Amino acid sequence: MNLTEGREKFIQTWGTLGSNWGINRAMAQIHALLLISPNALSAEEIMEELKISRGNANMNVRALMDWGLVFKVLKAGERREFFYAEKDMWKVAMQVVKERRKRELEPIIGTIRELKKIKDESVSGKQFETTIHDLDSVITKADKTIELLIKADENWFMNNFLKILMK
Amino acid sequence: MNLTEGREKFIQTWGTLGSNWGINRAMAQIHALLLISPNALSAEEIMEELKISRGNANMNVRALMDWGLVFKVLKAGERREFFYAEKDMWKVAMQVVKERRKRELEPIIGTIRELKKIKDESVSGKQFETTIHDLDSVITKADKTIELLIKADENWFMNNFLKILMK
DNA sequence: AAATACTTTCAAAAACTATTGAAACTTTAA
DNA sequence: TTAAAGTTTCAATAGTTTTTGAAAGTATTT
Repeated sequence: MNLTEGREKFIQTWGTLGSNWGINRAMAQIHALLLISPNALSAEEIMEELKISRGNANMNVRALMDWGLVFKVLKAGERREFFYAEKDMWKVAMQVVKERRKRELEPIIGTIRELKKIKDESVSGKQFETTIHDLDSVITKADKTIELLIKADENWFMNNFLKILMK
Repeated sequence: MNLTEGREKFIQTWGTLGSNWGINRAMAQIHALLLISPNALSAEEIMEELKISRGNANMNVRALMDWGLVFKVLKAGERREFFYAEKDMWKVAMQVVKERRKRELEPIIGTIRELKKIKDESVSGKQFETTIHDLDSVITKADKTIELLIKADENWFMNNFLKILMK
């Protein structure tokens, strides 16, 4: 496999992986392309390389910026905008974890807190209570673990501690 | 909010959450329904409760069984099959983590190993090499962490250790 | 062995999601 | 101020995924 084929394969694989995680193909592919591009690319270049329309490119580049994974770069003497992906993979992973936490964990924690208030003495009510209670405890634990992970990122000791743990 | 509304809301929320994670709505809703049902339900009851067709119910119940989240239950003197969800939320979370690891992490680790072999001295080639190398290191770390988590589940000491860490 | 009760399959339809491309908008340079 | 260069939006279209429902299949009972 040569470089061109490898790049192609990487873009395809990242795109497929994305769709398993509720991220659309174009968005994941643009991300992949920017990850392996040594320099920032213009909208035009992205469109060309991935064979997608201007609107599609624009929309998904903006989504990637919302996720904090891609940044606008302005080049001196150039009118158009260029896009550059965060290349530090640990940061990328952290950013994704943080965003998904905010977008998904937080709302569900809210809903569960509401559902916890329901009291009902029937068998069905008892099972509901148990399920919601257990779910709350698992989700709260997951949330705390993510917090720990985010803190580790900002804290030298924790970081090293986790590195040893994961070796 | 009364029990009926609460059950409804839980099923809806779980369904929505599922679609953000590449799991179809019906599958997630059936799972939610079974989680809060004190006893095993028949295909008929699932169809009725969620207002879905027989085919749809059947297909997704089977998918849930593939994921190891739902089991068939046979009742004495009953011809039809009943379905019961694993209720231990820690086990549910573990099962999902294990399955996604198998279905997604493992294939991507394979692809990355292949892409690592590509050597190319151009700037583009250098960036490709760096990105793939870093990605490999992050994914390998994530994989090891998941392994640790799965082991913790099977090992008293690790389990308690992690519990303390997550407190 | 035929009727009954239930499960599974699968092609077609419906629902949903992503993509296009042209028009509107914004910024810059002459 | 106007033309040129570039960006954004959005309604229409294309593409994908899910759902339906009827038909085929399987097991159980009489």
